[in-house]
Amino acid sequence: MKLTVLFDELLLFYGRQNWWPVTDFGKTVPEYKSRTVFSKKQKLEICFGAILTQNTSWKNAEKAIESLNRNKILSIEKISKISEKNLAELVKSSGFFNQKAKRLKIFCKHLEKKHDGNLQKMLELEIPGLRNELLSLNGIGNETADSIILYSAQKPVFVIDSYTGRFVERFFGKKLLEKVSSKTAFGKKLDYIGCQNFFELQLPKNVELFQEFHALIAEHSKTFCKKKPDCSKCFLKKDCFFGLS
DNA sequence: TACCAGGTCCTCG
DNA sequence: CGAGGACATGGT
Repeated sequence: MKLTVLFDELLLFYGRQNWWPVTDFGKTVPEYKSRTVFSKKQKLEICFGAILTQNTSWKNAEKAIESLNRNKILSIEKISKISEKNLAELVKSSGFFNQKAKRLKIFCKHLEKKHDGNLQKMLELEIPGLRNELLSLNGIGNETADSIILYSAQKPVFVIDSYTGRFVERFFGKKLLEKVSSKTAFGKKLDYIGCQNFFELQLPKNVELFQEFHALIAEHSKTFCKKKPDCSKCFLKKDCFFGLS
């Protein structure tokens, strides 16, 4: 099954996901129809959310964001200034709170140092430069970097997470992946860039498509394609490599 | 009770 | 490289 067809089926079944941001709704820009414009604060919130949700349920991460918002410290300056200990307390619900407090501060201090405390300046970088810069920060790995690029900077990179890896490997089977993902090929384990190439080489580089597709795969992975999958009830069974075996 | 959730870093072969 | 452990809360 082609990826675009898969996307259509997922969208039809689950509807639009509209991940991010959470603190306020974006404004719709008429000429681009469904594309939304985010405020500075919302873009920052997305970056924080990407860090706070690391290996953690979104619900718990969301609580932490709300706590930051309630305490009026959703700003680069405030996060830089607050003590790590107090910050950890505020983001407690997201788990790994000591690490995450540290990571939020590292992120904000980097912005102050390299971009005059202006997130937008960093987000305007070209994808490769932006990605490398994000990856250079302690606490930001592939997925977090790509989430920031796709959802905050709104540039087209396909985000891979554990859901996506699991789903793709089951649905398409490893062999097909190796074929399509070209040189970065999959070794024994599904690697991040290989999986990302699998999507990016087959899809038009469209931000909204990437945003929704990723979110839909996550939704599907929570509904049917769980760790312990519910293949019998899954509407994709007839086209699924794994579901057929 | 045990397991899982929108990962990343560090250490050690 | 790659396996293995640490980090930790809240929901089922």
